[in-house]
Amino acid sequence: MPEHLTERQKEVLEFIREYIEKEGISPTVREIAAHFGFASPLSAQLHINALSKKGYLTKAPFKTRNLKIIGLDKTSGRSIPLLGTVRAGKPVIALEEIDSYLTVDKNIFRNKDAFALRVTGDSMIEDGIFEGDIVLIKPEKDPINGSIAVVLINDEVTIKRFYKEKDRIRLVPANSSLQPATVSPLDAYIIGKVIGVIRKL
Amino acid sequence: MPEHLTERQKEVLEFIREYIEKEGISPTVREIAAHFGFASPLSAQLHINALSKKGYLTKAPFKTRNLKIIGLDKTSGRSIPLLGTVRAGKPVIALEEIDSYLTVDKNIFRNKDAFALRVTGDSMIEDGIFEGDIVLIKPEKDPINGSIAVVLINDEVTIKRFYKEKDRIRLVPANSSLQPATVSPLDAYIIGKVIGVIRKL
DNA sequence: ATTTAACCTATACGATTGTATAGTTCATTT
DNA sequence: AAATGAACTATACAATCGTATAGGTTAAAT
Repeated sequence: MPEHLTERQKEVLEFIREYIEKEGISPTVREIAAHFGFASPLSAQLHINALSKKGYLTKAPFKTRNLKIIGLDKTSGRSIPLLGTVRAGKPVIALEEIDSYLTVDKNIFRNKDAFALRVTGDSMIEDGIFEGDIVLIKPEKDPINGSIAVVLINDEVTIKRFYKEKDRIRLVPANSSLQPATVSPLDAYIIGKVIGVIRKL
Repeated sequence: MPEHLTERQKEVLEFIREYIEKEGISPTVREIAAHFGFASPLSAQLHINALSKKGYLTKAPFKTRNLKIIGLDKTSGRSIPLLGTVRAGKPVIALEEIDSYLTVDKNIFRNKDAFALRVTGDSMIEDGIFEGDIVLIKPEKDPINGSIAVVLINDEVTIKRFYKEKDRIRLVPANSSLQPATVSPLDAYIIGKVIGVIRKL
């Protein structure tokens, strides 16, 4: 099925792949030429054309740094912000709060507006959410009863099971050594609902 | 710490982020200008300069399509195989076993040879590993004592805490309703060590 | 009232980059 | 012996693109 490549073409393809892996951007014909010691950019160009014709990469005419290697799947990842702090406010995420970004599989975590938080405390250990875990959160003002919610109380982030009662909100930890709390909706700023957990061991 | 951004700058930064996310390559000043309806590329350039000065992205002079958002590493995704079944054998992964691929953040899960498995059973619930979770596994024949290992016994995959004794292997579940087992090394094919957990809620 | 800052336009220069033309070398094929 | 194809050189052209110069508008600040 895969068309045959010459040794040189394999080398060039491999260089392009590594360059993209490392730099996050595709090399120019001259950069490729420089790497292989070619005196003419055309030398690199011809290899690119061959690789393109054989279906190993795509390019668009006259678009610079636009080589894309087939099969090198960049589309299944989604980059979501990992927040350092959380504050109440209209815009769900303030850019200043973003610590870094985290790549997740977007086939699993479909929500586009999701963001991530690092867990502190052990309030949810019985639900398998430990300190140091990263939780993925879907912004939501009105989570359904029983879901795990992220709530801001007195500028402090807590993760609890969420139950809406008549005029109160009941927050139940998944830790038998801790007590449920009942707060006024006025004191609780509901950030969202936990849709995923990522743990590194 | 993080410098303040104007509304417009946030919009531009967000557009650049989404463009990179979608195209896998950074936009040009003119593409940014076109998106916002700017008549002059300089309008976009000025925003870029401001964002760069405030530390939200980097760029190199005269290098085209070279905007890089700080913290957003397009190369941070890694595609690892998600196995449907596991069999003992020389090549750690047989292609037939691969159900699909899973993208993970390679800054968090650094192991290149890692693969993933869906958890069945509740042997590790007290370690926060539940049925339906996806565990990331680093292939390893000789995991250190106390680590969570994936072991094949009688063609069945089990996840347990691993302890090597004199001539036996002790497999301890993290579930007080289950009993530890001790097996002969001949009956146990050690697949690897659990290095991560991903759960979708 | 003047200044300042953020934001934008119009136009153009020059660097980068993809591409083309014309030719060379060398191993393999027919 | 002639032909072919892969690989490369030298040079140049043209599209793309980052950047610069010179100004305009508006709202907030001093």
